[in-house]
Amino acid sequence: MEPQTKRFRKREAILSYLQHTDAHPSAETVYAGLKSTMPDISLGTVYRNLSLFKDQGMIRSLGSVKGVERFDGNINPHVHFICTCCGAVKDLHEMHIPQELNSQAAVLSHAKIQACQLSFTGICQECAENK
Amino acid sequence: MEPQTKRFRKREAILSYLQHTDAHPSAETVYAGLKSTMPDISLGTVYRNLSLFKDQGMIRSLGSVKGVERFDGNINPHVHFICTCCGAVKDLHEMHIPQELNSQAAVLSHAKIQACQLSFTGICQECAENK
DNA sequence: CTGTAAATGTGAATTATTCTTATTTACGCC
DNA sequence: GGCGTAAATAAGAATAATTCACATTTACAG
Repeated sequence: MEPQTKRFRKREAILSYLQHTDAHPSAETVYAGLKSTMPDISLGTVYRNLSLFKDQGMIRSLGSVKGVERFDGNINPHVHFICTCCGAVKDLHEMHIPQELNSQAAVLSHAKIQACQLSFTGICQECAENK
Repeated sequence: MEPQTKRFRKREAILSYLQHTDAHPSAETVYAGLKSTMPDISLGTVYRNLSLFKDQGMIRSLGSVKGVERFDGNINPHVHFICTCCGAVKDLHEMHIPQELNSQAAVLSHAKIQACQLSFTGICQECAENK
């Protein structure tokens, strides 16, 4: 059961954490979440590996929300709602981005398109009630 | 011709700068661009007023590109292409976001939607050639 | 002229992120 | 087992974007 090597334990834990949450956490949040079971993990390791996974295309960045970068372990294209008040990010899995947009964008931008992101910003129900 | 007051001169200049460019500049870029005609403008003023305009809905933020926030003086909804290599942002005015998506998002997210953003990321032609 | 409130300049403070360096770890080889 | 090597990590320093605090300037009313 135990992996025979501990070399990538932190690295794997970071990826696994991201893939098992839909909270779209920041580096700091990943760090805090792993700290309870891995007290000796360091924030640098989290940043380093998030950056690595991002370069490898294993995770995606949502860009910054309120100044801090947020990550998504789900690389299937999907739509996001972002609350500008509390910073919560929710998946809108039921919405779909028309597929032809990608090729249309490639033609219009004269560029090699790597990704497409559709997101809505606003005030979530909770924040609206607590105002 | 000359405005009878100088009180809002910097503030107006910042807004005007944004509204007359399609370069989607950062705070630093706005500052550098205005510095030539307004040598005594300060970076703090640029940040302060960009934040003010953003809150008032007179400009929009595209979020961070390569770690720095970018602004758009054109608040009509439109699609962006962002080069992950050089950070250039181009408008894709020919593309349109289906209008019904907004209300669909409101229903699915149980939230009050304020804005919608569709952007494509990739490598622009110039960067592809210079590699 | 004087009081005021808004707008600004300045530089310090904050904060997210990256970098540097020393340490630890796994693992192959002798 | 002991040793060498290279990858992964921890720790904290360094960097860079952004915000903050406060003194100064400005416009304008009285």
